[in-house]
Amino acid sequence: MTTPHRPRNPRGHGKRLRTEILTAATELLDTGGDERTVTLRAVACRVGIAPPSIYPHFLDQSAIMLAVVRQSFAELTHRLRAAAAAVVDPRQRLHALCRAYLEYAQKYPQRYRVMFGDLWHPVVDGGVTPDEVTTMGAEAMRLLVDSLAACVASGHSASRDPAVDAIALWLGLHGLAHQRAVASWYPWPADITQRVAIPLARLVNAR
Amino acid sequence: MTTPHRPRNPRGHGKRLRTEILTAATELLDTGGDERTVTLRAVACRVGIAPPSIYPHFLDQSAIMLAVVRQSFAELTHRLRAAAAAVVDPRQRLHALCRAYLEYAQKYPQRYRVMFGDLWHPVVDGGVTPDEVTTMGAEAMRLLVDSLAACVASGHSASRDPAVDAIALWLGLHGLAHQRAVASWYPWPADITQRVAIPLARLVNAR
DNA sequence: TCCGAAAACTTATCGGCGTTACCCCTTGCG
DNA sequence: CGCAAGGGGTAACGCCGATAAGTTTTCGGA
Repeated sequence: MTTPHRPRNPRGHGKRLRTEILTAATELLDTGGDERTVTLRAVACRVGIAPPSIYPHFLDQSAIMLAVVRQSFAELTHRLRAAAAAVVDPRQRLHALCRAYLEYAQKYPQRYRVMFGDLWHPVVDGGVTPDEVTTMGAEAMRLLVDSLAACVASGHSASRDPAVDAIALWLGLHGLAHQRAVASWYPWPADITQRVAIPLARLVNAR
Repeated sequence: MTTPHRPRNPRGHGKRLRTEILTAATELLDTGGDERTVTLRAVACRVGIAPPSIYPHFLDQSAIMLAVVRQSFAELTHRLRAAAAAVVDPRQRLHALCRAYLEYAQKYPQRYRVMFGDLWHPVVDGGVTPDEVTTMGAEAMRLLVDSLAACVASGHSASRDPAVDAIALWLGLHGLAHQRAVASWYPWPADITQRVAIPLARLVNAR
């Protein structure tokens, strides 16, 4: 480009550009309604560099998306942890977890879609291994299992196998979150969250 | 191309090529693990025509995918109808519906992902309108609502609002179907289907 | 029988994309 | 002041979707 160049980073801070690329990609993903808008050239343009200057920091374009996914998982986990820590009552804590999960998906629908979209599939290439994906969501799942187990212990849940029922509960939350991210225009019932979460968590004395 | 050309279609049967394009795109989607492999050129090559020869039949590449989605919805609905018609007992019928739904998603994971992936989003362009998407899944949802209502009538379900609970049930099925399509390697519990469907359908006397 | 218009399809081309190979300029240490 | 190495740019390749402009085949009507 003939446009004025951005100031070059000093010697030891080359990795500063990496985070700039990452945030630029995240912003592009959030604003553009499609992950196809997160093009390598668009990211480079937004950062203010030439397209090939990305390669010293990311192996290829999918590596950028993978980094976005990793970062998004970290933030989601952080939010879930914060939501769980703010409440002591087991039942309220489980509700808070579900609410935080769905709020994240609703606030960043594109990110959520990509988090649970592909990338999982390139099983063989230099992509991401199943183990790594499992690790990313492991702590979030643990929060859910623990919270459900606490509900069982306090008599709020009739679950006989919290570890498995937590997966079922998460699948319900995921179905709702994903579908709301994809079709936010659909007239979702107002109480759809409770309709999904309460039965799956096997909560008793629903209110 | 210099390769021998396929025989040209006779005068009135130009639309025969349309279905060939459609099946080629579907096959590419099923075999290639990524909808990005369903490239306009790859479809044309598989059919045996030049890339621009697709345009008389489809407005653009997304129109092909949309046609694949439409066809897939039709087939899914057909299977659900057949599954429901094969059973009379309300509870068994609901189970058959859920099973057929999940089997379809497991048999054609790529198609399922695309069906409930994007395309929904291009709200404004010549893409697909929310109304049309809703219409595609309308009959399938009706089957589910009717089946759940029948379970309520026969005392098998404790649902108080089958129309809403059917949505919740579908969300759970979708979460499971989608996640299994994306991460088939995950060690899903053997009885995960029941763990999701039975509570959401509010079935009593579970077995 | 033949002819010309329309249908069916091709070739050529454009701009954008991911990716690679290679070049330049600055930085900061000795 | 010299000069390696890091930080980033330029040029180019092949593939993609899409358009424009031909080229071949078909077939009803004279």
